[in-house]
Parts: sequence; C-alpha cells; structure tokens
Amino acid sequence: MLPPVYDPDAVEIERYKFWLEGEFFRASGEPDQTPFTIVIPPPNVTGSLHMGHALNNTVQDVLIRRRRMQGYDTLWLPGCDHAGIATQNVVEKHLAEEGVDSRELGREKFLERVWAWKDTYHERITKQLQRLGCSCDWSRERFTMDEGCSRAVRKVFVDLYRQGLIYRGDYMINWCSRCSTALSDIEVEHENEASTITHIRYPLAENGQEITVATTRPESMLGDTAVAVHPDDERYRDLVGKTVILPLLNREIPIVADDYVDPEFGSGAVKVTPGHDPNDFAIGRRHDLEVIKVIGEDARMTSAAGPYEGLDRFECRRQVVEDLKALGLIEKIEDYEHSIGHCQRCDTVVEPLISRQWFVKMQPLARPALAAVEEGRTDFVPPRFARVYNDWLENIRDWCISRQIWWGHRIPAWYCKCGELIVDYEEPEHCPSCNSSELAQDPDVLDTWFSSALWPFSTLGWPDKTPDLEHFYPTSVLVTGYDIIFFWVARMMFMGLAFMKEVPFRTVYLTGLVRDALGRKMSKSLGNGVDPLEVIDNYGADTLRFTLITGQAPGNDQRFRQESVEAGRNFANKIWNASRFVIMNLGEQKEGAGQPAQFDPDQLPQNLNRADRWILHRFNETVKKANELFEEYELGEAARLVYEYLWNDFCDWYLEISKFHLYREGVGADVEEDRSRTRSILVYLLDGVMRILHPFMPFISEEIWQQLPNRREKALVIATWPEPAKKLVFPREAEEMELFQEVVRAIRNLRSQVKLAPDQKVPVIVRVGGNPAACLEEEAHQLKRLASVETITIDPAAEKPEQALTAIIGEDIEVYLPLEGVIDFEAERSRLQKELSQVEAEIKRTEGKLNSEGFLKKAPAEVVAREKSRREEQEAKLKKLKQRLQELS
RNA sequence: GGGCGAAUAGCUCAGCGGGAGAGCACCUGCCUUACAAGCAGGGGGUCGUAGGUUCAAAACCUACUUCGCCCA
Repeated sequence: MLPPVYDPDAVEIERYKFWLEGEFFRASGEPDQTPFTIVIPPPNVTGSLHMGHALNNTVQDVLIRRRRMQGYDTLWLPGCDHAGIATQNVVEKHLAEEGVDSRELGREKFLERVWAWKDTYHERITKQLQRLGCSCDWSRERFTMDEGCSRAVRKVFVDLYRQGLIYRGDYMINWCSRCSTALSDIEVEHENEASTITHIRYPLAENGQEITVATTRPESMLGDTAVAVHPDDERYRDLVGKTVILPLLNREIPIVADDYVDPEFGSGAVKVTPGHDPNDFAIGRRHDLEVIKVIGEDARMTSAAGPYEGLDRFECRRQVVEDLKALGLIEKIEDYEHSIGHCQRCDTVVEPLISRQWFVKMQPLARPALAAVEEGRTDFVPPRFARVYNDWLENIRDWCISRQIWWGHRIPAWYCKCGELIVDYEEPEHCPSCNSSELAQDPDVLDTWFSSALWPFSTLGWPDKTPDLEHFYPTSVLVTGYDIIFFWVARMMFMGLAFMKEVPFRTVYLTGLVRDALGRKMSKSLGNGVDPLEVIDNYGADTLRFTLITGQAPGNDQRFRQESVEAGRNFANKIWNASRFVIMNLGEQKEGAGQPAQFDPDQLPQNLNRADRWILHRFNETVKKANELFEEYELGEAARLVYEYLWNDFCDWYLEISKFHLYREGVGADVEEDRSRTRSILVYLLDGVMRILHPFMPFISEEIWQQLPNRREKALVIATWPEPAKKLVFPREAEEMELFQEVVRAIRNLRSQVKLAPDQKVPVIVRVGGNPAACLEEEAHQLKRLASVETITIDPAAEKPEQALTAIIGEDIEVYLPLEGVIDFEAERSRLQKELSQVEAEIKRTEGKLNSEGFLKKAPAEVVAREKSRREEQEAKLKKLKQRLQELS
C-alpha cells in the first residue's frame, strides 16, 4: 500500500542506483545506431553547483531522456573544468586560511594541493548531478586537464603555432595585479562608476602658452609621450608639430594630429599614454611614439615614474593631483561617471599594460565560424542570439591566451639559452639550433577557455580517431547560458571548424539566468543564492526540476520563488495520489480479480464508452502537442501541457468517472467487463502519462511505472516514447464530453448559488433535444454522481417550473433546478442580468465583425462561419435570458 | 553611443494576427475513503503610452516611457 503523501527521499536515491546498475545511461556507440549527443558544459571544480547549473543540467537531461526513449543512441558526456584562475584563487585563499603562503609553497607542492582540491570537488559535483537525476554516461566522464584533453590542447597549440595563428609578442593586455596575470578582453567586466575628470594644463615648450587635457587617470600622465588633437581642429592647427613640457617630469613631448580625437570632447586635446591605454597605444603606433611603462605588474609605479616610483597607482593619483595643484596646473576637477574595467574573478581594477604574451590570431578562425551560422549549419535557440554571436566575431580582436598562474595547461614552448624558441607536442631533449639540453619551459599556462574550446571533440578522444569521435561528433545540442556565448560557444565553434572541419553542435539552446525571488542575480556577496541541494533535500529532485523547467522560456531569465517550488511539490503529490488510486483499484488485493488485460490501441475494444474515448483522445492530443513543443525546445510549455492533462482531464474528470465503473454494484458479465475495461484503460493512461512525464520528473515516474502491471520494458528510462496514434482520435466523443462537462458545471454552479450542501441531492430538468439529449441520457448516471443529482428529466419540451434556477448552455440547452422556497429571486435576477450584459457585449462584438463588408470579403471562410455561429448561439441565449428575467419580475 | 530583452489579473509568468490564460494570493462552501500538498464554485485585466499597417492587433510596424542586460 502506497503512503498518502509522496516522500521523494524514499524513492530518489534507490531509483538512481537502479538506473546505474542497469547501465541505462551508457551509450552503445554502435555505428548502425542514430546518435544523439550532448556534452555537458563542464562545471568548474571551484565548488558546488548553483541554481544555474541545476537549470542547465535539467534541460539537458530532459532532452537526453526523451531521445533515449525515442530509441536514439544517446550520449550525455559529463565532466568538469579545471577553471584556472578561479580554482587557483580559491585554493590560495583556502591555504591562506591555514596560514600557508602558496608562493612559498612552490609550484609543485601547490599543484599537489590543487589536484587534491580538484578530486574532492569533482566528486562532489558528480554526486550533485546524480542527486538531480542527470542521466550522464559516467563511464565516459572527462576532465579538462586529464591526459587526453591535455594532449588535445598541446596538439591544437602547436598546430596553430605552425600555421602562424598563434604568436608571441609585446602588446597591450589587461593585467590583474591581484591575480598577477594577463586576462583576455572578455575577462574584464566594465562597470560605470562615479569618478572625476581632471583638466590639466600642459605648457608649450616654446612660449608660455598652455594646452589643456582632461583625464580620469591623472597618474598616467607620467607615462605620456604626446598630446593629440584632431587634424581638422582649427583651434590647434598651428600647434601640431610643436612640443609641450610634461609637468612634474619635465619631459618634452610632441603634439600630434590624429583622427581618433573627438574635438567635441573636453578641450579637444588629449594626453597620450601608449603604455597604459589601448586607444593611446594605437595612436602611439601611428605616430611612432615612445611607450613608457610607468605602472608595473604589482600596480606600483615603476622607476620611469621618477619621484613617484614605488607608490601604489591610486596613491600616486592623489599625489600627482596634489603636486599639479601646487604648480597651479589644474584647471578644474569635475565629477564624471565612466566605465572602469574589473577582473572577472576578483573584481580588482584591471590595468592595461604592455606585456609579452601569447595570442591567437582571430580573423582567419572567426570567418568560418560566422559562415557556419550564416549557412544554418548551427542554429541558435532562440534565434536572436545568433546576432550577439555575429557581432562579437565580426569585431573580434586577437585572443591573449597566456596566464601567469600555475594551475592549467603549461604552454608547450621551450626556450634555449641560445635564444631559440621551440614549440612542440612533447618536451624536446635538445635545442635544434645549438644542441644544448638546457631548455626551460615557458612558465605560463593557457587560458582555461582554450581547453574548453576543444571540449566537444577532445572528450570524444581527439586527436585520436576513435570510434566515439566518429559516431558522436558533431554533437546534437549544446545547452548553456547566454552569458557565455563569447567565452565558450563562439570558441568551440571556431576550434571545431578548424580541427574537425565540422561544427561542434547542430543547435545551441540558451537558457536564461535563475534570479532570486526579487529578480536580483544570485550572488555570494548578496547571500541571496538558493542552494539546489537544499531544495532537493526538502522537496525532491523532481520538484526542483519541474519548477525550473516550467519557470523558463528559452533565453529568458526566471525568478526562483518558494511558491513555485510548492506548486511543483503539490503536483508531485497529485501524481502520486492519482497513481495510488489506480494501483489500489487494480484488483490484486481484491478477491478473484487478476491483472487487468493489456489495453492495445491497435485492437480497440468495441465497448469503449464516451468518457473512455474522450480521455484517450485527450491523451493523444497531449502527446501530439507535447511532441511538437519538444521539437521547438519549448520545454516549459510541454511540461505545463502534461500538468494540465494530468490534473484537469485525467484526475478531475476521468478518475471521478471511472469510480462508477470500478465500484458498480451487482454481478454479471457486463459489470465485470465494465470494471476490467476501466482498469485496463486506467493502467494504459497512467503508463502513458508516466512516459511523457519521465524526462521532467524521472524519479517519481519510474517509481510509479515500476508498480504498474503489463510492463513490456525493463525500466521506464528506456521505455518507448509515446507518439500520437490515429486510432485514438475521437473528435465527436470529445465534443460530446465537453457538453456533458458544461452541464455538470452548470448544475454545480446553480447549487453553489443557493449554497446547497454537497451531499444534498436535487432533481434536475434539462430542456434539450436531438443528439445532445441522447448523450445526456446515456451519461445520466455520471451526471447524477458528479453533480449530486437525484433525478434527471431530459425533455425537449420541458417547461421551467415556477420555483427554479436556470442555466443556459450553448444555443438550445436549458438546465432547471427546481427549488421550492430556497430561491432568492433578487440574487437570481441580478445573476441573470449580469450574464445578459455579457451576452450583449459579445453580440455587439460579433455584429461589428459581421456587419463589416471587409470582414465578409477578406476573412477566411471558416473564421466568418465561426463568428456567424457564435452570433446565433449568443442571440438564442439572449432571447432565453430575457424570457427568464421577465418571468422573475 | 550601438544592440538586445522585459512591461498582460494583487504577485510570478505563459500566450505573440481571428472569442484575454495558468500557478499563487483572494472570496464562498466542503475532512465527498487517491490526494486538505486536496475538492467544488466564484470575483478580478481600456494586455506600458501614442500613432500606424490590417477586414481583424495583447500579438506586426514606428516613436516614446520605465526597468534590466550586453557591447563600445
């Protein structure tokens, strides 16, 4: 006997074990099978999974589980990312708490500690994914720094280097002084901040004249090597070519003309610091200006800053302003809001500076990646994100890939004392130039995203030509957040095209962010994050999954609210209890009754009643529509559809109707037949709905399914996915049932008007003829049960009793509820009056359309017909309402 | 400065050319042996503003307002 309240804890852990033991998640890799592949966006080994991971992995699991049931050879390949800077930071912090300085520890010892950390967190993440129900093929699990992925990284680096697409050089990069490493452009987050803009007067060398420049970074003036003006600026035309004396350092620097300068901005003249500003660096190149590095890697002023050497850059800023003030060279200081770059990982203000780094030349790689999306070889869901991707790749700059940290893939480059640079797959033994064996490997590691970019093929065995690579590449869908289109999606695209000559995935499905209940981004600093594991502990994984899936539309952010979780929990409980009802009525516990016969849609029993046909029709429609929604990646809509079918159709109506047949009194072949047919259908329907529910709520569906009789498969996880069947289409019965439901609702409504107790049975008169009358006659027994009716009179010529309530349904059905003495005529009148004005409004709307010549001429015939029949129906109703109102007055 | 998204019932959101929907909240009545995490009934919306296209607009176009995000 199942307990009356669903307890996920009792089910989920055991069910997952059962799946693992059955090896149901394992892809076969057989060449003759149709593959469906997803590679997981590898979570960082920095810590635990957050709500974004929960959403993202639920979506993947939903897609995978459905395809698996559809018979595809599904591979969901799991794994983790080493997350270079992020992991190094957390481990450093962790060690610092133990009082250990990682620099003192040394590279080797430090890396040992990181590997230990990695093992712990990788395992934790795996467990968390399993709690969520993810049906990954754990036998194929990978890590970005495992042997195979590392080999792929070296191969790509060396090959790109040899093609001239990777180079080393001195360029302006973004430097984080706290992480003490270079960053790529997209690892810098720009934020608008309140600041000041300082207007400084630079005296001309030849006379006392001055030229004013404005800057948000006064300390950078120490590195100025020019002043620039626009070539067309009349005000400064005569000054171009002359020189100014840089205050404080008294260096003589030229005035140059450059189109970059905006004459409208400030004084129209700008100071040029090629060593610490990317735009100034470009101006400097055009005018062959000297580059002076005044701020060092430690964010302190260098010896080039003269007397300011050793000062922190922000202290220096204050000092420079003070000194300039003393010299009377500050024209003004104004409040100013501008964008400041921060390190994505530690939020330190990023310093642009010139540094020798490794870069990937992007243009040749970006072009095929743009073409692939243009040609539709990869689709974005929703499609608008293709533009974000395009804009970025079209304006792409070279990618700085070297990082001055320890945790990551060591750059496969070696330096010889003779000056030779060797780039190779494996460590060289001798210098090819001088034969020296004293070679030093580049101390830097690669940007984490360099290895992530290879993930779709490195995980399948590349650079080896493995059967998996052959079978599963390109992958089917990538599911990830829109926030990493640049970091990851675009990079996988160009690397896949460069090395596999084929896109890495056919479809990119982008999820939105999971925000808190107030719509704020979940963050550690705000402390507003909701731990998915905690939700699972309290409500179960199925509930969390259902909540996340129904809360989302592709590419849109969602709020995570307690109320939604409770709604999901209630649904799980509803499923449980509906199943409980069916299972308890199967007759195993009852004397003499055996297992219900298998219901076979291909061999339909002749004696299906109207409700049977209706619910089969509804189930079939649900399957059809759900499948369509799945194909459009409208997973939230598909889940809602299943919810509505299960709750509103199956539970509220069919289960209630089935009780008559299950509990029917008496003996005889027809009573027995009735009962066993109903049982078969209940089992069939429950089996079916568990199948379409399975991708969303795998645990509860498997659990229930395992308790059903007539199972053909070993487990629901590998059972056949439902497809719509022509034999289950019953539009006539569906329409008749809807009429029946309307009559039941009308009676319930009338009863509620006069506050009749639910168990107080009443007589009902229905004035109706033709087929509707026949239907109601046949369903009279159900109508009595569902509306607490004592006797029902169906008569096309019925007269309304004096003391009765009336409901009007459709064109020509009237329901009378004769009630001596309890009727409040005033309330009845105002109720009918209200309905009358609604009908009048509806008629006015329809009339408006039907009186328009344009509508009659141009609207599709079926639309016109629909409006006409609506008008007729409403007019008939109006007539009846008026009549009833007259009788009441 | 450029781009994108959101604005629909009290709240959170679906709908995206042909009669305004769901969940939660609210009101009324029910512990009706599957489920009170439930059942039955009910109230509630000039679909951000202003124009336009169309026989027909919440939906399509244009402009604007507010909020959020991305890029420079």
